[in-house]
Amino acid sequence: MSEHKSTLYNDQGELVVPKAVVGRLSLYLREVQHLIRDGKETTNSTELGGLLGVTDAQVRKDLAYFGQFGHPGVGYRCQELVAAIKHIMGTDSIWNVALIGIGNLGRALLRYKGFHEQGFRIVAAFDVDAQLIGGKVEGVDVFHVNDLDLVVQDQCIRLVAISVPSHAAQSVVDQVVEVGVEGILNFAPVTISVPSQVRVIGVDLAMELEQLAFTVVNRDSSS
Amino acid sequence: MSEHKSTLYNDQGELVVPKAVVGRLSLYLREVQHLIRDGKETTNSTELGGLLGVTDAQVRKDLAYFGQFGHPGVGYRCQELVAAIKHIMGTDSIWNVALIGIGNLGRALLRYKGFHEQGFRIVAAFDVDAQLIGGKVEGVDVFHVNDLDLVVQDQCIRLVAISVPSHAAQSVVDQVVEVGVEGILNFAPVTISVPSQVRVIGVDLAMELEQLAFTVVNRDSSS
DNA sequence: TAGATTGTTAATCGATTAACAATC
DNA sequence: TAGATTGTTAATCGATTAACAATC
Repeated sequence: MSEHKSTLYNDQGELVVPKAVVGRLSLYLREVQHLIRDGKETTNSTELGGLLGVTDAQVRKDLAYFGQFGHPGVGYRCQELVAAIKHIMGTDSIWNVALIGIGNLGRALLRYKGFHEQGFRIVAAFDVDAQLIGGKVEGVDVFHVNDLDLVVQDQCIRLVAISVPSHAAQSVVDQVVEVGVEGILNFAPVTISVPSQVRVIGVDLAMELEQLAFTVVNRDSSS
Repeated sequence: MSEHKSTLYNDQGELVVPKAVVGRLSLYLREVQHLIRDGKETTNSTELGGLLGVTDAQVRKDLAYFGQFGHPGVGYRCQELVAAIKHIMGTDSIWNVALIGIGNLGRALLRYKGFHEQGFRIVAAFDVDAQLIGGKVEGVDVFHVNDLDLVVQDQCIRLVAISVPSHAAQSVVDQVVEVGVEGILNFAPVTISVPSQVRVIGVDLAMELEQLAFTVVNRDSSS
């Protein structure tokens, strides 16, 4: 697998895969998993592209950044391709995830089945509410945020999802960074700052609706 | 305001604003709203860019697609800029939104305060569970999906959020399209197909974690 | 083999950045 | 006025597409 990595990095050791490619990789994975459920053995760039609204050339190019997974004249074997993409994404083994902030959204995330299906397991939850700490929510142990250190080490937690009120987000982020967490999925609708070695993806639900409103208001005048 | 639109469209009446610009516009809006809460009267492209990790040139260029909102030598007046971006996004007036699928995630969305703050109001909820229909959840009336037609017309609903199980998503989407809904925020982790005049934004929570895993696994070797 | 489809190159297209005259 | 900052142009950079030899 290390021979693939060489194609991902330039001389300075920087990732040379366009950011958008990684987003599409997840879409390919999801789509091929559905094809498998539908009983398909193989697929190809034209089919996949058609399903997702991208060109066949783009599908091939995206995948080719990471290695040679296709079979000329045949296409891509679904099982093989799923395994390859999971390996690329790092989801060929399970990730332990912590949830911080057991409010409205946090509870929904704890119950959400989709995480486990893609290789993520929420193994601990954190809050500052004394009523919750020491108990379980949705079968998951609840700890005080101040105990992050212990639990993160103990459970090998590298990723956290943060669903605390906006005003608390940055200080929680600081604590999380402090204990060595490597990636943060931030549901608080604020920009957070982290040291450069920590990765952040923000999900702002209201912003998604806003983007939708824009596309609806600004549709092509032709349509 | 119609004089602005002319700059957004080319000869064929197609939108000529790069897609990525619209995403950043929402970020600018959120950031400037925070600056206002912090008591700031004006900002500028360097400050905004610094907060969001983009160049000052990009901030100016992004905004300039839609008109002239800045004041040379001064910067951007926060209140003015917020009003301008809201107008561009179409969120200077309130949107009525319907939620379809009152499960785990749906309930969280009904309770979510962030929507209202950005001008979205969930005015109706839909499900197929007879136990729920006719009642209220989180203060919102629950209807059967088959009554979409009436409610959508009655409440002037142009956008819907869909949080039904994956296997039900496409058929719900078909119903929603049938009654003339213009935009769909899809939380089901499947690709859905709609006629070209309908807009879709998909939010797949597991996919977000997957993207995060990738960025963590493939950090620059230099860092 | 003939047909299908990949991986990859070169050409095209689009988005970002740097620089600066115009403006307050 | 001098200083600051915009809006916009031209240059750079990066991503997508088309085409096709290589492969099964």
